[in-house]
Amino acid sequence: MKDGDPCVTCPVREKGFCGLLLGKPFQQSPVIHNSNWQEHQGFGADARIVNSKDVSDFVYVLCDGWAFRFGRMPDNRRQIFRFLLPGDLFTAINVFEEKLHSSFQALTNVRVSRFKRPEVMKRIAIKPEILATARIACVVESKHADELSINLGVRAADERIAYLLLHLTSRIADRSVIREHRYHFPLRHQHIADAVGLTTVHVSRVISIFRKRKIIELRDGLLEVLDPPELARIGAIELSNH
Amino acid sequence: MKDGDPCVTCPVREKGFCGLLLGKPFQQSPVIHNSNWQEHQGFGADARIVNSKDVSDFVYVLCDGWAFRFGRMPDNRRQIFRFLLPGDLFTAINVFEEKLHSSFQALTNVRVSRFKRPEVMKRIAIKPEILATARIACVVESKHADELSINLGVRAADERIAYLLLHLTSRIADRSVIREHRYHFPLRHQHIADAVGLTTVHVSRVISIFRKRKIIELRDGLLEVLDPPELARIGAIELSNH
DNA sequence: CGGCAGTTTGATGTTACTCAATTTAAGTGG
DNA sequence: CCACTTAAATTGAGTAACATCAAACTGCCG
Repeated sequence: MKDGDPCVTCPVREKGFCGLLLGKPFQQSPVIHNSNWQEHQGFGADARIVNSKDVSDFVYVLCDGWAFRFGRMPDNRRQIFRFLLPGDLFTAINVFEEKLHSSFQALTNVRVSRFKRPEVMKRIAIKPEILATARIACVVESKHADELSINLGVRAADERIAYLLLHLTSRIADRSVIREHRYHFPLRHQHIADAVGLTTVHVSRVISIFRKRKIIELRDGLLEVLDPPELARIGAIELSNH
Repeated sequence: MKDGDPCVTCPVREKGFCGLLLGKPFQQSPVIHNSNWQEHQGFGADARIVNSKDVSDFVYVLCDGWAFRFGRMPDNRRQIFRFLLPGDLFTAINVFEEKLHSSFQALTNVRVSRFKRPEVMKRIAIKPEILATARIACVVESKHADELSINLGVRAADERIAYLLLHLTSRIADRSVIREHRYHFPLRHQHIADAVGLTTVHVSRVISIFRKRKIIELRDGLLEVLDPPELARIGAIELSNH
């Protein structure tokens, strides 16, 4: 990837934060890299993108590839909070706050775009939909944080993993036109384990049970959901009112 | 508590959301209940205050007593996300969103104040510090959500409980002038269990270990931290950079 | 072919859950 | 003031879920 290449992925999603910020979808007007307020960077798989203690006056968006947000304890235990897909803000909070209190790492090769926050603020003043989008992202993230806490706090291993798969496939499906039950799925068992609070060994066992029960097939970075209703029955988080 | 009584607790904290909204601390000018944009309500211990599916055009603040925010699964499992202390917004998101996606319940007898959101928005337009305060509350809550996920996802029972105690005592200490190691602590073991993802039986065992090791004393709604450094050693969440 | 990273499988250990009984404390009515 | 009730906390015994340790297997790459 060279400077000057158009940013293919993010502006395509016109209604996303990035698309609104840039004003036009890619098809109509290719956006040039590294303007005076927008910078693009590429990272290889597993590269650290942002550290939890970094303070930077940029708003980060993932353009291409997968990444994840996580926290790590001094003894090396890691909790993955959220996986990022193309078009995602690193976190919605990042629009308002210069301190990102968590770390970010590339899962696959990624392209990242970052915008200077003062400039973002100027555009928000001109176009309030950008602010509304950021607020919606805040709400979505806070809702997801609650679901994660429920998943980790009260649920068994198979439910946790099923929930993760449901959550991710639904987010992938949201951004693709075709609706299949086969997904590009670059997570290693280690990522799943760190996202649901289990060991890789146990993740492997649960997945092989799912496989035997013909609920999913997961190999070579490809996830196939064979029995969507059953996966939903195990994993869906439906809050009760009582 | 009758209508017309002044709201004692919340305006005392001038720099909190509620204090800023009302403009003056209690000492200078008692605030009257149930104006045309502010309503006060009392609830008994264990009363449900808001249900997860409610939509209401109010911004809620806890004036007096303890409450908590939680989610419940259809099979009755419950996860407590956060305990609310006097002066707390129910959630920061609530300032912008009319849909509260979680439920709220009184822990002790409480007084709750709610403000009509359109009026809150008007005041925000006049006084931007209110908005800044709400944004800070958003950041604090999202940070706490991450810590909760770490606590539930990667930590052992004693660490989880120690963290909860540290977190709560620090928040209680923040809002009191004197700094002791004895705290009013109205949680039942059931609340602790639902907050840290354990059973009451196991909570009881861990606490009795803490008691034997002279780290804490917890009886009759009173928590005494006998060995703060040891409690912090067990429970503190210190994120690493690697 | 050897080496490596990731996954799978088996055997064993530990943590926390379940079930059940007992204790404690706080009412409540006579 | 004392039986009786009730909710909460504690304790013990047995069990299930998940972790740990270690070995074998797979696919990939040089």
